[in-house]
Order: sequence, then structure tokens, then C-alpha cells
Amino acid sequence: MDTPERNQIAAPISKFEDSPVFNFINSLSPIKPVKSAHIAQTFNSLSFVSLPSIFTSPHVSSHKESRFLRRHNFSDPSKPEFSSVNGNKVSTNEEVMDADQLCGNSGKPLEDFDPRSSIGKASFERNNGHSELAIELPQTLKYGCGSPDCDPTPCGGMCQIEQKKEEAGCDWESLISDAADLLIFDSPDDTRAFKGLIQKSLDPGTSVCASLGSQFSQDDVSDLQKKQFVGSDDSGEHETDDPSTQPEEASKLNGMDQKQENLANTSFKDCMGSNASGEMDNEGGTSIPVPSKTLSNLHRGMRRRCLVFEMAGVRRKNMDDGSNCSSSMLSQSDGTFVPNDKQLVPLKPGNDSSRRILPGIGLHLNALATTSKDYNIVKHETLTSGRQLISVPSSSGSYLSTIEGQEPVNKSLALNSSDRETDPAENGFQALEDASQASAYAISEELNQSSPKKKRRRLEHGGETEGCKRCNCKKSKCLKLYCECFAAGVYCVEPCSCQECFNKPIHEDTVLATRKQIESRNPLAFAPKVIRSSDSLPEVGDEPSKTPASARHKRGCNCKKSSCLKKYCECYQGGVGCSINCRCEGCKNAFGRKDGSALIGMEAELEEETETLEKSVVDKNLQKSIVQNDEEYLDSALPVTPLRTCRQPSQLSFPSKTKLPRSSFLTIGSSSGLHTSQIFGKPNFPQPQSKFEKKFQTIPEDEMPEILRGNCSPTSSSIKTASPNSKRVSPPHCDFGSSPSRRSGRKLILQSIPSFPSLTPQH
DNA sequence: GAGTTTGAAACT
DNA sequence: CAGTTTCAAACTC
Repeated sequence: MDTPERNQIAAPISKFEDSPVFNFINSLSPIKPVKSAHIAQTFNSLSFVSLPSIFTSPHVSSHKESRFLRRHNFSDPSKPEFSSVNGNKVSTNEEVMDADQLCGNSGKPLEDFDPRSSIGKASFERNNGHSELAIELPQTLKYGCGSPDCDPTPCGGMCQIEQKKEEAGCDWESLISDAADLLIFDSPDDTRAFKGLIQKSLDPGTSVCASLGSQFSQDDVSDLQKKQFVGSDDSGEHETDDPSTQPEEASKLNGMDQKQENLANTSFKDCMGSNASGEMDNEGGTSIPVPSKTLSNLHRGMRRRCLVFEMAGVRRKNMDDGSNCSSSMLSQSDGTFVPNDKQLVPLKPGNDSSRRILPGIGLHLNALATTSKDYNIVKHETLTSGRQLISVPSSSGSYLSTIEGQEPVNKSLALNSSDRETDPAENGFQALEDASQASAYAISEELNQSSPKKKRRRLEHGGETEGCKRCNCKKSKCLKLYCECFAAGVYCVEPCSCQECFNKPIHEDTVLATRKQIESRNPLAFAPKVIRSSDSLPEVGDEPSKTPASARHKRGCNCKKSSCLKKYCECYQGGVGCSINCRCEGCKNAFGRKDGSALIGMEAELEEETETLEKSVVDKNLQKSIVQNDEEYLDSALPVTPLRTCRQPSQLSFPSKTKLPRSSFLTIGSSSGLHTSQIFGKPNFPQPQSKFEKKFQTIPEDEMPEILRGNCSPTSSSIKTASPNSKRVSPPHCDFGSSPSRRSGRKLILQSIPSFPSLTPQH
């Protein structure tokens, strides 16, 4: 803790200037102009806040606003924190001093602002009152950068992050691993500080806790954003190695502002996604978000982040549990924080069952389709660690989080902690993969983590491997939509044979920045390609299809030679029929021709016909898949049971592209279809799965976008979006998990989610 | 496993 | 927005 990190810390201090907070402060204060480009970024981020997110979810806007507020507060809070820290630690003192100096200029102006002065005092008081806070703060200062929490302590956090990157570059993760505990602490501290600042006026007691919960989530998000931003910049330096990244970075510089928002949203989603929704629902009551965060943070570094979040979540829970959040929380947190993971773990156990369910959150819609594993909510670990979902948790995820949020988080924490402890960062991916596999198999979480064999299982199962997407990118560096993994919102894993891959946690910043770019270009770039044509049904939860399943490719295909009878055709690959949107020539899509065979109306007859056609057309795979489909079918039909059931079936089911799509879609209808798809999607089928998965995923995604567009709130959306979400949320983990994990979840969720969390916390 | 085909993604 | 190029998956042998 003390040794290496402190050194690093010193460096970060210098960076305070760079920190967005500092910049912001500078901007506020006439005293000194901002320095570096970083500042611009920070401003951009801030400005972005005002900018509407792609999805333009109300949440986002709210969230952004919250950011501002927080940041303002942060400047002050950071000071008080630092002061407290100083008392505790000398090394931190320096940083604090720097921070104070750096922020000092801004700080004065800030103080001028009413809230700050009051806040700063309050923060001090709290610190005094709570020895815990003081203790934690120092840690946060030191390691805060590593954690996404940095935002709360803008100066320190940002600087630290940058330093880490600069010094260690990618190694920062390792550093983080070592300091994971510290990082974790940081986040909570920051949040606390913020809370204290914000809520000082309020009561330091429970109110603080509640606010902390909400704020924490926000803070995390902001931190993530900062990290991303900073990281993007830094990463740019470090990652300059990547030619692809460079252009991206350049674009970032230009579009960072907007992208930042997106990223923020995404990060937010990642971190908060589920939590946000959950928090929204709970309003700071319990901080469930952690799971979603963990999911998003699959990567090693991310894990730590997750841990932090988790920690926060745990704290929140504790808070919730004990009305006296502040005191109890602090004490607990302190005790727990050092050992973070371990302590957290214990918390998890109680909630494990529910928690596990949550996991699906982080996955992008695409990811969902691809990664059945991830989808498996059963294990948070798998989700979080397993495949690292780059982006955010889907809306459904948020729902899940709301429902299960806390527990899952804890679990993930526990798992993560265990993994971490046992497995160094190095093993992170493997562990993740393993976990994912295990989840896919519905293996017990514990088993999965422990056994490295799981990976192999996946591979063996084949279908599962697909669940985890693999890519073979050679020139795209896995930072373009060419890369299936990237497109699915997941990091590349060992099974991938990609070259010069940047789609890894280490390059998180680059990945996020690239994603932003792509999303800035096409907000729906990461949304599921296949969408339900019929809005009518949201997938009412578990219930089988109410509406005929009409799924369509959003943009439609442009096939000319494949007659839409091969996977070259996205429609066919997605298991959906071609639609008017398609520009294909000689369409013979077994799932529905562009002409008229609308899948919707088709139903059984069409299905049968299509099935026959497909059988004829379809490959051996189809036949196999069919068998599986039947099984899946049953499973899906049966319960809406959550992920677990889904997973198992899903594994089996995937293959049945041909049948499922038709039958499932038509018969099962949208509702079941989604579930089945979700279930299927990740599970395993390589080819068929991909299609079905996509379909399912896409469908939900579509819903999601709609939600975003129409109703930002996850639940709010009228029929389709809302219903599916709601369904997902409450009962069917599968849906949620799948949906969230699915692409749709991602995009939609990302945008929507962030806003939500922010909304509650803002208060 | 290597080579070809294909169509989306990216670029201009 | 259209045309071209790039890319990696899907497919074939």
C-alpha cells in the first residue's frame, strides 16, 4: 500500500492541474486559466453534460447535471478530505498540498460559491467525526486514480490516474491490483467526501449514507468518465503504439467532448447501469449498482474498479442495513476496506442468490448474443470477470440491479476478490473466461472460479465458445466493428486469434474512446442489429409470445450473391427475415423474404414452411440446432426462470436457428422469443446461436432503443420497452441478463441507465 | 489450413 | 449520399 503507490501519488499530484476538476475550477475562477489540453477535455466533458446523449435519455441529462454539481462540490470536498488525510499520512499530505495548491486557486472561487464553503467545513467535520473517513481518504488520494472513483477527488483522482498510466502505462492495472484495496477505499471515500460536502447540510448520518449511495454511484460514473477521458488522453500517449488508436485518439481529441459524454454514459452504464436503475428505484436506499459496474469492469483493472464499486455497494448495503450508515458504514468500510475483497465477500453470501441473477447487466446487446456466458447472470463473476463487457449494462441490467443489485454486486465482489486474491491480475481474463464458462454451464460460481478447466469446457462445448465471441482480426486491432468481440461490447479473450488486439482491459481507455467515436458516428452502432419489427410486444417477461415475433434487421441487408441464404446475410445470420429495409437481391431468406413473407403474419405455417426450407437450405448445423432448439424451446417456454434456467437451456438451444427463429419467434412470439433468444443467445451455438442470439438480442435491443428514444426510464417506456424491461427486471433473470448483456441492453441501457442513477443521486 | 467469396464497415 | 476500399467472417476446397 504505502510503498509503491505513494511514490506514484506524488506524481499524480502534479497532475491535479490536469484533472478535470481542476480545470473546471480554473474555468470558474478568474485567477488562473487552465493549463493543459486535459483541461479542455474536462471542460468538454462538462460541456457534454449539457449535450444530449445519443439516446437522449432524460437520465443522461440529469446525470450530467449531477456531474457538474459534484465536481463543483468535489473541489471543495477534496480539500477537506486532503486535510483530513494530511493528518493521517505525510505522503498524502504532499499530494494534498499539491491538490490544495492546484485547487487552491479554484478553491477560493469555489468557496465563494456558497455550497463549497459550507461543504468544505462539513467535510472536515465529518472527517473529524469519523476517523474512518480520514483514514480512508488518504488511501483514496494515493490510489484513487486507479479507481474510477477518482472523480470525487477530481484533482487527486485524475492526477493519480494519469500518473499511473504514465508511469506504469498498462501496468497501472497491476498497480491497481496491488492497491486494489486502496482504490476501493478511495472510491468510497470520495463518495463520502462528496456526500459530506453535498449533504453536510443534510445529516451526516443516514442521510449521508443514502446520499453516498446515490452519489457514489454517480461519482463512480464520473470517475469512470474521468478515467476514460484521462485515460484516453494518456492512453493515447501510451497506446500510440497502436496506429489505429492514434487516429482514434485524434478523433477523440476532436470529438472527445461528445464522446466523453457517450463514454461517460457508457462508463456510467457500465458502472452504474444496473445500479443506476436500481438506485433510481431505491433512491440511494441500497446501492446495488455495483454488479453492473463489476460486469462492465470485467477486465482486471476493471475488476478493481468493480471492486471499488462493489465496495461502495457493500457499504451502501451496510448503510441500508443499519440506519446509522455513517458511523456503521465507516467502521465497517474501514474494517472491510483494507481486506476489501474478503470483507465484501462475506457480505455477498447473504445476497448471493439474488446477486447472481443480476450479472447480465454489463453486456452489450451484441455481447449478449455472442456471449451466452456473460449472459448467465448466475455468476456475477462470469459476467463481470468472464467476458468483460466493455460497455454498459443494459437497461435490463439496471433492472436486475435494482432487483438483485446489491447482492449480485457483493457476490461479484466476493468472487472478484477471491479471484484477485488467488489469481493475480494476469489470471483475470482466464478466470473471467472460466467463470463465464462455468456460468454458461450453470456451474456453481465457486467451482467456476476455482477451476481453470472451465475455459476448456467452453471450448469443448463449442457453442459456448461462441458465447464468448472470438475474433480473428488482423488489421482492425479489434477496435472496429469488424471485430465481433468489439462489436459485441466484449473484450477479446484468449480464444481470440486476433493480432495487435487493443480490445483488452489494458486498453480500456482506447476501447471506450473508440466506442465513443463509433457511436458518435452511429449511435446505434453497438445496438443490436436485429430488432423486433412489431413494437407491440415487449417481451412480457417470461410469458410466451404475445405478439408474433417479428424481428427485423435494423438497417436491412444488402446481399447480392448470397440470396440471403448464408450467414453473409446479417438478416439470415440473425435468424430474421428480410424486410423492406433490405436492399438485397434475389432474396430467399428462409426466415422471411423481403417481399412479403412477413415473419409476423407467417406464424406456424410460415414457420413450418421456413423450417422445411431452412432444413433443406440450412446446414447440418441447423439440424443439430433444431434438436437443441427443441430443448431450449421447452426451457424457454417453461419458466421464465432467470438466467440460470436460461443458461442451461440456452447452451443447448442455440443451435436451432432455423426452428427457433421461426417457431420460437412466431409461436413463442416476441416475449418468449426474447427470453429464448437471450437464453439461447449466449449459450452456445456458434452459428445458429449467433443468429438466434442476435435475433434475440437484437430484439431486446430494439426495444431498448425505443425506450431510450421514447422513454428513457427503463420502466417508463410504454408498452414494448417498458414491458420487456419490466419483465426482465422482475422475474426473469434470463431476460434481464440476456437483454442487458445483449446489445440492446448496452446501448439503451447505457444511455438510459446513466441518467437514472444520476437523477436519484443528484438529489 | 489455405484460399476465395461475401457483404458490412469504414473511408473518401 | 454514393462510390470505393478495407476488413474479417463465412464459406469452399
